[in-house]
Amino acid sequence: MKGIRRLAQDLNISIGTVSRALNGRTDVSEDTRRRVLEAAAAMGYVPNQAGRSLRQGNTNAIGFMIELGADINSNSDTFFMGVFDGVQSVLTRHHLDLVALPCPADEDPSAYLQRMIGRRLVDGLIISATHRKDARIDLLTKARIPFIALGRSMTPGDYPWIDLDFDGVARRGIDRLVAAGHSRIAAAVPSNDINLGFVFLDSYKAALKRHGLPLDPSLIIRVPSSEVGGYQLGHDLLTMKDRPTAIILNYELLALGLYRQLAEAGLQAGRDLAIIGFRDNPVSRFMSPRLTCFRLSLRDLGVALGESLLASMPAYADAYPLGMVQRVWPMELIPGESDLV
Amino acid sequence: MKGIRRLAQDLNISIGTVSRALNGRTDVSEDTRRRVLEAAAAMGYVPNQAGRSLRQGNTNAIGFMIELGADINSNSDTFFMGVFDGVQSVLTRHHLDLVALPCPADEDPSAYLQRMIGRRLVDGLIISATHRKDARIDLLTKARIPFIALGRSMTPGDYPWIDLDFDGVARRGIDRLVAAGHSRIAAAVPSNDINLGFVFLDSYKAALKRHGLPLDPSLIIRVPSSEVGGYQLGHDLLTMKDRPTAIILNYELLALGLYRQLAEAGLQAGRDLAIIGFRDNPVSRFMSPRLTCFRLSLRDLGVALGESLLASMPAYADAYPLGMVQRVWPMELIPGESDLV
DNA sequence: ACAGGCACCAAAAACGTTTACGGAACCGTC
DNA sequence: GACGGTTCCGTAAACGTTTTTGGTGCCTGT
Repeated sequence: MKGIRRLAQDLNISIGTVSRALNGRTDVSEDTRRRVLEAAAAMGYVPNQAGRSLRQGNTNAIGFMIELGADINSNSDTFFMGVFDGVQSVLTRHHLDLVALPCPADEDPSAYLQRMIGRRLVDGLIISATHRKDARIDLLTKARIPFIALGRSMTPGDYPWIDLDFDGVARRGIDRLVAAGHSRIAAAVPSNDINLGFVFLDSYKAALKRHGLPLDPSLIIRVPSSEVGGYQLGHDLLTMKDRPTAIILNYELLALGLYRQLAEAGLQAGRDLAIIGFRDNPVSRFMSPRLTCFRLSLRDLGVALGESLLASMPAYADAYPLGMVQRVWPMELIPGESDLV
Repeated sequence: MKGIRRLAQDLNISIGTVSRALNGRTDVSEDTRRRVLEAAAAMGYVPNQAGRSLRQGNTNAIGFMIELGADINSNSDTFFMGVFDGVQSVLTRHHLDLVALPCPADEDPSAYLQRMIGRRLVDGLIISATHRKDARIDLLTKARIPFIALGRSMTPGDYPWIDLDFDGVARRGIDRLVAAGHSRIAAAVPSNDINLGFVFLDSYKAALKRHGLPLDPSLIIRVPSSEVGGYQLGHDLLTMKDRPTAIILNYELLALGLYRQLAEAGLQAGRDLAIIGFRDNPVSRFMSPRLTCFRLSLRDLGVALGESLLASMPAYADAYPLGMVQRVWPMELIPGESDLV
């Protein structure tokens, strides 16, 4: 005899009553509820999730899909740890658990997601590293699984998303560099079709136009989102015949490789090349010269993701009357020394 | 009508037969099996995990618990992503899925684990950031949940673990520094009771004794495992009256803060202070001067964790006849420029 | 023609919960 | 004292699978 049956037997009570007592129903006397709770705690009883799920048709868990294959992910898990924490803090208020679903590097993300959806092991999903055309979005809407995307996408249809302010990063970065007198400003964009690259690039182009600067395609440099990509970027920059005087990056670890490449050529950020990096993190905070970059609170972002997801789930929507969240997440510029001329 | 029932109805066949066909049982004709598989693929049928779990008593999922509260985790760039990938590659061979379970920073890890165990949402577990006395180990053995610890512990009892070679790191680090002529060698150890700190410290002491060097307690510096801890460490070092000439670190991001602190004092690693760092990673690889540190393959470590865990699960043990794995994971020294005198 | 074996499949039980339903006991009211 | 209402609890069905059991039809060998 196991589980709730055991508990009921010990207390000489029916399993239905035990269940009601544990789930906070009203039609159970305070006395028996107390006895049930005590006995449950004593024997360390936790309801079997499979039984619950089967009956209730939900799982009380939210999934956070991360793609191990995407270089932008596999290179920085300081990012997700912070976000997880924020999401968790929201979910636990509703007795929901967070499970991270790491999609294997060698598996197609959509296929992986479909498996997870089919298995029904989560009630809702957060997806990240959204691509310009992302099949996962169709999948989720068709399956009617509540979800929110970290990163918007060009995939048609209305769905909730929160995206870092890549537009603002590019715009304010260019403004700042132009104000400092730069006119040949390069941009590093990711070499894959992750959507943030397009947003960033569009904003870069618009900013140049606004300042009356010509658009030189050779200044748009595509590199993998990794520290090695930054190193390669440095090489590309140094071997150009008409070298730019400034560059803005859109991934946090690019600066690392770029600094190194410059150092090897006897050059230095902020003196020989103005650099505006991307996300403030432990690394950029301790680089010399200090990287000018943008800050956001990972935990707050996680909280927003959690709340926005719950807002789209009927069972929790009344606690979060946010509607369909489509929100650009602001980032604050942290001046460093890397963009001084 | 949903799920397997729907499928059976469409095919004019009993649900039992459908189930057997899908699960590769022999007592079903090749013809019907083909029809079932086709129909299943056509309607995108995936068995409901709750139903399966309830019936079979397992979940076909393995959990990987990470503590968001532990600084060593929330800071650890790239570590888990790499390990996840390795674990996944093993698990998918057996149609198992990996779910990462992030324990909220403000929740007790044991309580969190107990909830997860009770819910029975995974068949086996990998725990990390093992503490010197870790209640989770008792919990898991009592509940008879197969598990493996990333990091050994002083908790009594026999259980599988894989631990990075902190002993070897300290030993070889000291040997190298002594060979280079150093005699006042400091060690940075974590300020919490995570077990690796004790292993590291013991090995440090033993190595000093072996070389006939005195043990100066003031050279054992306890700092949080973070880049900020490294900065603080640098401060502690610089304000000592009898400053050591070398130091070995046992967390990868410590070097970052330490470099910064040195730079601010006009000092440099490898010239004014010999530094041997810990784990080779994108950051240390691109620091200037290049950090002398130790390399391991995260993916291989993940593979080993996955295989060793399966070896302890009756259903999979025959594929991995490893017995109870208790293994020190070797790390290879990568010479850099930070420990030149 | 018949026993026995084989290949295939239908039926039903079981897993651990939640919850709709109904019933027993008690209370107060006319 | 009958009756409606309330409070509490037991009973049983239901969720979607897997697996056991048993049965049907066919083949084979005598």
